[in-house]
Amino acid sequence: MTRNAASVVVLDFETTGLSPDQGDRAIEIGAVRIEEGRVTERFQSLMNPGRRISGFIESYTGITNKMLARAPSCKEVMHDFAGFIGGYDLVAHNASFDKRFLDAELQRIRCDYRGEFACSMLVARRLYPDAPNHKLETLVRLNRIEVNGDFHRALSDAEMTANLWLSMLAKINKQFRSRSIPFGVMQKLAKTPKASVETYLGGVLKP
DNA sequence: TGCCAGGCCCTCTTTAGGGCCTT
Repeated sequence: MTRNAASVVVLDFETTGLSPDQGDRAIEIGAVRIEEGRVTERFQSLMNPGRRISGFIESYTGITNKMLARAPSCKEVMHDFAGFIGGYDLVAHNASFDKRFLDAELQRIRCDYRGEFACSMLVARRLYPDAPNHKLETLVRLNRIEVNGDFHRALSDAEMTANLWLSMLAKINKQFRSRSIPFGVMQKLAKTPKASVETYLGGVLKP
């Protein structure tokens, strides 16, 4: 069975910093499940990392130490989230960042997942090479995607990343007259040299 | 107290350096 790029879980973490290897932890997870191009389920939870977060992270995310003091533990939330992921493939904006935190948090509770990651940022760099930059907010505004909620909160960012992802799939489908795109094609597209993008997609997507 | 990462990608490249993205 070829997995479809339009049936995935799109996720976003807010964290205490940039590197789980340096001891940083997740403080919020937001995710949407897309099936056949439609959002069918949402998941959102704060999680208590067991320590205070910096003033920078409080102002960057709007998540406060007070909010986290009342939140369930990372262990509890990540266990539920592993169930939400199920066997779906995963998408995130700058996926290498979210993958590191997903792997680190699931390893702590001895949990695993089967799906593979694709990166909306790497795909966007190929589809919109002339965009001013490839930050999530810029790409959302460029594509006139509805902004629902605050940037830098997990569920809002996951929802907007999901809409960006669907918008990129629609752009490819329109240009190459394809009906669906295998997940593996999006993974390979993210690593295709910019000059070869049209040749690659034209060769692999037959109408 | 102070400081911290990593993968991708471009170029004045490959015996390297630095910007972009994510928090």
